[in-house]
Amino acid sequence: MPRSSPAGVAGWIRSPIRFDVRTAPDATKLRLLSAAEILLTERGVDGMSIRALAAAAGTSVSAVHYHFGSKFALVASLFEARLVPINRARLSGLESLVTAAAPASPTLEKVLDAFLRPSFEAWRAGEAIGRTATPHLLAQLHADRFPGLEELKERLFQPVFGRYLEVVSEILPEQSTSALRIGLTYVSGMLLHTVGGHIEVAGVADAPRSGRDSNEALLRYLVDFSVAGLRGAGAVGGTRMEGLE
Amino acid sequence: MPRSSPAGVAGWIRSPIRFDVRTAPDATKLRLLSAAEILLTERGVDGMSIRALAAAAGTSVSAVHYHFGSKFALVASLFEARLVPINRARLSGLESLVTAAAPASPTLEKVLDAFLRPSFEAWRAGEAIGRTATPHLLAQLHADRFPGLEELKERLFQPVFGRYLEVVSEILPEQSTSALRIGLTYVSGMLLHTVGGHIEVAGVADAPRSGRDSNEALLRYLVDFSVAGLRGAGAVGGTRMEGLE
DNA sequence: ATACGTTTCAAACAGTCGTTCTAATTAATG
DNA sequence: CATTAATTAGAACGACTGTTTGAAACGTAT
Repeated sequence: MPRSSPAGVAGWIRSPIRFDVRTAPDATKLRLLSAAEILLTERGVDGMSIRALAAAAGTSVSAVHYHFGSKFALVASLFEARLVPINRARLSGLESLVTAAAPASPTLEKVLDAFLRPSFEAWRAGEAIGRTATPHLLAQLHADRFPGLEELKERLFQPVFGRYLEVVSEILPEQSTSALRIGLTYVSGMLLHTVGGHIEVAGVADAPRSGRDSNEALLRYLVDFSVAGLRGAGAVGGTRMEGLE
Repeated sequence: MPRSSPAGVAGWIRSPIRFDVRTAPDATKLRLLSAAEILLTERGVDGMSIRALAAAAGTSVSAVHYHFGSKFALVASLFEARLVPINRARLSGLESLVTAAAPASPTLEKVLDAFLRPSFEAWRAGEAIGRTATPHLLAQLHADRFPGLEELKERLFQPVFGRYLEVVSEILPEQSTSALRIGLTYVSGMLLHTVGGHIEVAGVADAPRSGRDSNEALLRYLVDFSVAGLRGAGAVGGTRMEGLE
C-alpha cells in the first residue's frame, strides 16, 4: 500500500491535487516513530527489522539512518519521546499535591494516583485510536535488552522515582528508605505488568470493549493495592527489615 | 575452551583416562539446556543464536536440531523443565496448608508464602552456583515474544494459578473472583519483577553479596505487601469493582 | 533557469540467522 | 570382530540482519 495521507493538518497546502503528509516538516521522521511504536510493541526490539519498519512507515530502509543515525538511536528517541511527557505529568501532579497539602503531607493514596494515572491515561488514549499504545511499548522496552537502553531508562526514570520516594518517606516516616524503595519498585512493576498486557481479566487488557470505566476501576484497584501493600509490608515487623538495609 | 568435565556422576566410568561427561546419556542435551539458560537470561530468545549456544555448550550447531528439533522446541523444553518443579512445589505446599487447616482455611499469609517461596528458593540456589538462575530466566521468557510460547505459559501456569485463586477466594469470600484474579496476577507480576532483576535495593538483586538473610527478608516483604494489598484493595469499596466483572 | 542543500530511493556490503545435508565418529548389539 | 544404530561435526543453503553508498528527486533561493 502506498503512503496514504490521513487528512487534516492542512492549511499550507500547495498542490491541491497530490497533497501528501510528506510535505510537512519531519513527516517521515514522525511516521517512522509511529510505525516503530507499533512494531516494537508487537515484536520487541530484536524482532523489529529495519525493513519491516520502513515498509510499515512507507519509506525506504535508508530513511532510518538518515533521520536517526542507527536503529538504536531511533528506539532511544522513541522511548524518550514517549516517556518524558508521562514523567512530566507525574512530577507536576506530585508537586501540585505537595503544595496543596502544605505544610502537611498529601495522602498516600493521592500520591500513588498521581504516579500511576499518567500511564493509564496514555494507555487508554492508545486504545482509543486502535493501537496497543505507548505504555505497552514502555513495558516492552522495559523487558527488552539493548546496549545503552539500561542507562537511558535509568536517566529518564530515576529523577521521578527519587522525588516520589522522598514524598512517600515523609508520609511513612516509620519505614526505612530501603524498604520504601522496594515497595515503590513493586508498584512500578505492577504498573508495567498491567499496561504490558498481562492483566487479562474479563475485557480489560487487550480486549476491544475495554472502556473508560473498567480502566478507571483497574487504576483504583492498583492504587488501593499499592497503598495497602506499602503500609502493610512495613507495618508488620518494624525491625526485621535490616536484612535489606 | 574445550569441554570440561565437572567431575562426579561417575560410577560407570569406562575409560579411566579420558573420562568425559559426554559419555553420560543425554549429556549433550543437558549441556545445551544449561548453556541456553544462561544465554536466554542474558540476551533473550531473539538475542540467543544457535551458534553462540553451541559454542557455549561445546557442541556443534547441528546438535540443537538433532536433540530438540528446533530452536523454539529447545526454549520450550527448557521453560517447561524449569517451571514444572516450581509449580509442583507450589501445589504441594498449598495442599499441605489446606489439609493442615481443614476444615478451616489456611491464613492468607501462609498461602502466599507457599506461592512465592519456590521461586525464591530456585532464585537463591541459582545465585549460589554463580549464575543468574532459573527464575530470572522465567521472567525473561515471560517478557519475550515467541510463536507458541504464550500457549505454553498458559498451559503450565494456569492450573497452579486457578487452584490458588480457589483457595484465596475461600479466605476472602467478600471479594469477587474477578478482583482476586487481578490481585493474584499483580502478585505474580511483583514476583517476576523481583527475580527479573529489577529490584535493585542495596545488594539484593544481582549483587554478589546477597545471601540467605536478605533473600528471606525480601520474600517476607513481598508476602506482607501482597497480603496487605489483596486485603486492602478489596476492602475499601466493596461495590465499585463491577467495572471489572 | 541555475545552483544548492535537503531528502529519498534502490542497490550493494558484509555478516548472521535458523536449518539442513552428508560424512565421519561413537556406542551398543549380534 | 562385524553390523547396526545413535550421535557428532562441519560445510552449505537460502533468507534475513543493520548499515553504507551514490545517484536521483525534491523544494527553495539566487
